Amino acid sequence: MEFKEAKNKFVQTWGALGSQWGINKTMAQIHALLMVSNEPVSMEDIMEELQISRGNASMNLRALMDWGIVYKEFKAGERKEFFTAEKDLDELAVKISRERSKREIKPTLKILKEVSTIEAKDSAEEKHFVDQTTKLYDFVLKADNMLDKMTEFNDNWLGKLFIKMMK
Amino acid sequence: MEFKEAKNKFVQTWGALGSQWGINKTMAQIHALLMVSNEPVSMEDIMEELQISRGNASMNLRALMDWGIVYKEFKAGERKEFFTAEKDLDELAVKISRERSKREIKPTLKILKEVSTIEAKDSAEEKHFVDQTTKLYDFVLKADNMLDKMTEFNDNWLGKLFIKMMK
DNA sequence: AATAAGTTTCAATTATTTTTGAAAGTTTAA
DNA sequence: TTAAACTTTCAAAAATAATTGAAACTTATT
Repeated sequence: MEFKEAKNKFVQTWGALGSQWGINKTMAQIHALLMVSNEPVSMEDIMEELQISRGNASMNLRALMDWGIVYKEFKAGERKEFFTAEKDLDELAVKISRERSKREIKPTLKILKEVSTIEAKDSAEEKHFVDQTTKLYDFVLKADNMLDKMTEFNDNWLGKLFIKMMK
Repeated sequence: MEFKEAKNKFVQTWGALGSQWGINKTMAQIHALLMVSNEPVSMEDIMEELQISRGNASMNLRALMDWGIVYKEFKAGERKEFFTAEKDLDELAVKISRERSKREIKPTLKILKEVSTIEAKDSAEEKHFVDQTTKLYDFVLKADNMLDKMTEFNDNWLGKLFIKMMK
């Protein structure tokens, strides 16, 4: 396989994976493209490589920057903006974890708390509901805390965790 | 908040969360409904509670069974089928992890292996590509193995992991 | 073996999400 | 202050994904 083909395959694969995880294809593709570029890339180049419109590129770059995993760069003497991706994988994973926790897990916990604390009356049905949602709340809370702890190791957290696990 | 309202809120929330994770809304809602039901539920009842068609219910129940997190049950003397969800959260998490690993992570690893092993020539661009995709391969492989190890504790793996982490 | 009870399938429809492209907005430089 | 270079916004269009519903299929009962 030659370089261009490999790069394309990687970008396509990352895009498809994104879709399966609720991230839009273009956003994942732009991220993939920036990850494997050794130099900052302009919007023009992104549009060209992925064959997408200016609006699409602009919106998805904005979203990636909101996630904190893509940065704007300025080149001396150049008017236009360039973009780079977070390339450190530990850091990338930490940022994605934090964002998803903030955006999805925390609000879900809030709802779980609410629904699990209703007055359960005496029917088996209601008791089971309260019991199950309470368990779910505890589980999700514990998982969320764990993720936090894991990524707090910061540098090479995955490796460090692996060692802890083996002991 | 009263029971019916709480139940509905839970089902809606779970459905919305599903969408954000690439799982279709109805599938997540059916799962939510079954999780908090203390008795097996018939297809009729699911259709009625979620206001969905028979075809939709059938297809999504099939998908949930393929994931191994919903089971068919038969009641003595009843012709129709009933459904229950895996209610043990450790077990549920293990099954979801295993399925996603099999369906998404493993195929991704295969592609990462392919693209990271191209002949890198001498350009900085190509070298960076190989370097970055190799790192990605290693990272994803390690994360996948870790998930496997974690869920191998099986019973109360999250709790056990928590204790290990604290040491 | 005919009928009834129940389930699955899938082409067509509907709903949702993504993408486009051009107008409006912003910034830099002359 | 004007014009050029570039970016953002958003309504409309296109693409994708989910849903319906009725026919086909399966299984149990008489």
